[in-house]
Amino acid sequence: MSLVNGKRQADWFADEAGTDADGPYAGIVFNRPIDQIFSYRVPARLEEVVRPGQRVRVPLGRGNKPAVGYCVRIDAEAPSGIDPSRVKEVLDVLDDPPLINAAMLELTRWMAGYYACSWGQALDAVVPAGVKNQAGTRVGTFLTVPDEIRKSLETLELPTKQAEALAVLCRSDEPLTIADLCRLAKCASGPITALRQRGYVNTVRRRLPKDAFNASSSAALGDDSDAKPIPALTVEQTAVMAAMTPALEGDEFATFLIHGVTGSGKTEVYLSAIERVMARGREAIVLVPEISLTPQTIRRFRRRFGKIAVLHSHLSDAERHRHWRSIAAGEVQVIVGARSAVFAPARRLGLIVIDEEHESTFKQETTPRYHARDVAVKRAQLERIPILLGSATPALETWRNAELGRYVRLPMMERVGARPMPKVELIDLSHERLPLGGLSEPLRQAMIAALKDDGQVMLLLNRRGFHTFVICPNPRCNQVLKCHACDVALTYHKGRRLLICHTCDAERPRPSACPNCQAPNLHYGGIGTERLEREVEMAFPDSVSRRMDSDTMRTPGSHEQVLAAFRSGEIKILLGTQMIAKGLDFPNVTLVGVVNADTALHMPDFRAAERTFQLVAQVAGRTGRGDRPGRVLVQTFAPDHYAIDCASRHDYEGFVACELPERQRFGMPPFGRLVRLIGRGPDEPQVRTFMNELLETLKAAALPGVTMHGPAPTPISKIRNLYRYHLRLRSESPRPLQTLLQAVAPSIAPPGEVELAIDVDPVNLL
DNA sequence: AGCACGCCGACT
DNA sequence: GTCGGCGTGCTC
Repeated sequence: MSLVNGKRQADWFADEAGTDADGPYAGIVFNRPIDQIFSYRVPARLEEVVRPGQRVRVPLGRGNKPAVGYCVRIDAEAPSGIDPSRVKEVLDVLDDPPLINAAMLELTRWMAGYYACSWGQALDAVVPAGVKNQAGTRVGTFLTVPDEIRKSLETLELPTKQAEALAVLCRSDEPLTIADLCRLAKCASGPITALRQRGYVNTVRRRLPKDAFNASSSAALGDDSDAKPIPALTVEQTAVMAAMTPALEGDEFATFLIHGVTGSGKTEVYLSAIERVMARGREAIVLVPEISLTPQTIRRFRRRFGKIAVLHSHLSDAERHRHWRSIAAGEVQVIVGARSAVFAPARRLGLIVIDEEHESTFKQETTPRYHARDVAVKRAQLERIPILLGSATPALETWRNAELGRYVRLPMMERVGARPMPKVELIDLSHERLPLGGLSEPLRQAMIAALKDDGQVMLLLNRRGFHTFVICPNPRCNQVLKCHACDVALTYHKGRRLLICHTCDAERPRPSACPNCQAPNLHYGGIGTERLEREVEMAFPDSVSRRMDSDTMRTPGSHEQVLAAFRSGEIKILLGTQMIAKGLDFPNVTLVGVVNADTALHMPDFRAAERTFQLVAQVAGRTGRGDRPGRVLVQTFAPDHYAIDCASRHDYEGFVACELPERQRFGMPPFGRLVRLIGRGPDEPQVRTFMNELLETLKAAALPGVTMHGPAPTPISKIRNLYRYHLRLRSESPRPLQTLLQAVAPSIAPPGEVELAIDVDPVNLL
């Protein structure tokens, strides 16, 4: 609805009757680290307009500088404890209708408390930038005909051109722009100006999508639903659906963990569940890791549901805005997207699905550092709807929640078509010679065999570049070349003849001698995908191979092109980083090789074993999806490590049985909660001093059950010339940590250029 | 986070 | 004598 003079047209006569005794008050929060709700008087002209969930402009501070805030509530009377003489008035309403509904207001308030930020900051993170700046829309002047003129149209005596223009405008069901009317009435703007001056036409200012200004609007949300037969559910899928039915059909909160091995048909279960809630006129949100948001995935949803909204990071502001509005208007029933799609403004949400629930990309690494899975569970709880978490290798937090009965675990242990899980063979690198670099003799032989059999091969190596480090050969120096701005070893990229920092992307030419001691003949070591590619090309000159990592996939669409070429069989050997391992299934892949399974194992992170297990287990599921059996070869220096051993036997529960006691012994998640306080700044002593003071503040507020570690430099102690220290808080349950943070929050102002970040439930400890 | 107020060093 | 350094405290 449009606003006229800040009022709804329907309420045009309301103010004469209004009693303006005290007037309503609006509770406003700001996108600033101020954890308070400010009260502003709502002036009479805005009384019928201001509603919770809108952005408003209000004067703030001594200079009454206009600031944008979010209205979170309307009070009939002045809230107690504020001086009425100091209350200011709301200036302006920015959104009509409101951007945020009641459920999302509640959700963001919870986020603020849980993730230790202000309500305003949480709200600001939920609304996309394109929506805030109304990208893709513009304000235009539109012409309408007043009713009395319309009625007396015949009796008016007007010059021909004006009469013609007026008639055209009367026949249009929509208000027209001046330009449109000129075109339709085949006249210049003169007659129209005359009509306006005579008061025969009115002008209204409206904000509309840009494409509405030139008549033809394109179908925004793709709709290529070519019906494909819906496969009948397997016995196991049927059983899982049956278990979820009461929740899907009643309005109740329930969290289901669909623990299904790769190839067990989890997606089909998601689709069936979505159909159930759609049939009741409800909407569903599907969250997938950004990397899985491929055309292939999207097509699958689109074929089944027709009109869906896809939210991914490459949308323009205008596209995102359009999708958001379309969702809020109830025009789309299925929303598929990455992390931030958890905030999609669905009106009657009926279901949330999170695929690959364990993926760390669901954690946002900027304030507010929320975990989309945990926010989604909270949202489901607030909206009283079911939520489905799907994974072959659930996060241990999720597993534990299932064990404790908070989530319902629904196992799916059979692969569709009764295909066996591929056999995984471990190659102990401590007993192997690696003549060329990355490929052991058994892996090379297996590749020869697979290719000879007309199968395809995937090789996974989680490191970009040619050499992963450069070191000075002089034993007295022996320094690894590091980035100038970061505490990180530089990687040599042979193709570009550059040393590159993978943390800040800084590049520099390779030096001819050690920058520290001038020794010549620097030693290059470690294997990255670039070097593996070279090795494969040399060993298999007759088979087309392709490298896929973020270096080769720079142009948009290249990802899809390579995958299409691999699918068609044109490419025989696909090698690359994580990005080849995610959610893709290629029936003709008969061999998967993990070049180095240990890359994550020795990280200084309590989740190192879990990450290693997940990586190997996921990759192992990528083969044997067609009719032919698959083989998986995993190269490792630690074949006896339980993470690798269990992954090779597809034994999730075995891994859990080894890992959980370790976690319990150290009180790590899922047996305790962590909060990480990260201080960073350009001056190391200043950061260190601040963090030490912060520790004292925390100790002074001491809470039973909260233990503190540090402060200590973070494992990567410097990034982009900012020194980093962290302090870790641990507790059995989240509550004491929340209380502690809230208690000390007012008294921790970092000095000068130091910044403090609070990471609740950290996933990344670097 | 901004932004104003406030109390101490090197300049016309 | 002043311009300005950024420490401290507030924002309905």
